[in-house]
Amino acid sequence: MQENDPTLFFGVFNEIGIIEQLSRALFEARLPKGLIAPHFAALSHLIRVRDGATPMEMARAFQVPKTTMTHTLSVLAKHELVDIRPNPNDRRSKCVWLTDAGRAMRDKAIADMSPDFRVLADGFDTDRLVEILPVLTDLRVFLDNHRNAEPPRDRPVTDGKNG
Amino acid sequence: MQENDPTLFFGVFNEIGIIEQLSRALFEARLPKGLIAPHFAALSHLIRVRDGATPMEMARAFQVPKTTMTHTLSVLAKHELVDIRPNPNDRRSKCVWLTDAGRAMRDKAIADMSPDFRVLADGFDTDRLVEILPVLTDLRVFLDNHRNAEPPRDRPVTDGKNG
DNA sequence: TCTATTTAGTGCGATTTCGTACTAATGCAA
DNA sequence: TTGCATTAGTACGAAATCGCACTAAATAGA
Repeated sequence: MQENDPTLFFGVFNEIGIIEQLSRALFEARLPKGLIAPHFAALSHLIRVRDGATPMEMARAFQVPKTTMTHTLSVLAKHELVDIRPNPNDRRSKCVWLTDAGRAMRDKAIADMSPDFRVLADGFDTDRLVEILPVLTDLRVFLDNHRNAEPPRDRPVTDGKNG
Repeated sequence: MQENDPTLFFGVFNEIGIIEQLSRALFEARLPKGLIAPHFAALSHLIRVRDGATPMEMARAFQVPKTTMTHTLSVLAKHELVDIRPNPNDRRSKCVWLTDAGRAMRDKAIADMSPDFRVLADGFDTDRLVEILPVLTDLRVFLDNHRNAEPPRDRPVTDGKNG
């Protein structure tokens, strides 16, 4: 078909946008006061991907401008949830390490979310999520690869990793 | 299974979060300077759902706090893309009407996006998007319905419509 | 009716996001 | 080695998001 009807694309991206807002609100309702989703995501990245990551690695992973990651990490450091130290391999750079408090905070947040996950697992056919996950991953990779067609401003070029 | 492994949920919501960021960046690259995705979404809602909608209807549709919608609409009004008038049926309320400029802006933005949609349609199996759309819709509705378990702050309770 | 509760919208301040511009360090190539 | 382009991070300001508190209008209930 030569048709270029944007309805499908608008529909998919619209649903994704609303799900993102709703799921973020759910996450944040379970986080301690003052901690929001990006903070949790950063802590989680250090555990799941690599403790001691550089700020740029994390900015790439989350597809946010590096200034945004600087701000997020400074908040975490202020709360002593991470420790930002010089990168011994590159004196321009830093390394971000979890503190014990940061690790405990992340573990507790996940524990506090389990009731929500239980509700979701009980009320929504989990197999359907299993089915769409590879499509979402491929779509994310596709968008990520084709993003570079437009010259990025401050947003870092990514390697496609995620946290 | 009694297992409550959050990996699947984290995976799905993580991909959705990144796709939201990437698609938003793509959208905004095609919008006129100073206009961002929420502005376009508001204009689009007026066309696709109901011109003359109230700000609260729109806040509900997009799942954002009403103060956020007030701000968004004030920007659109400042650029004379919408006209905000009193609601004849409710003197607390307002009605938001598209101007000719607003309609033209939205049409042009969609036209400017068609190359991106073409790239997506050519490089990604559209059938896979067709397959996941109903799952995304059901997931959005599920999250929307179960959101009310926690007492919302300023975020309006929704009727599930989207724009 | 009359009173209490709910609802729509705004004012305001705190925080987040992000673009631009800058410094410092690295890497590459002549 | 030297010089230039690239990269990591930060400073700064503009805009967006959002929670809280408030006013005014509508609605529900006694």
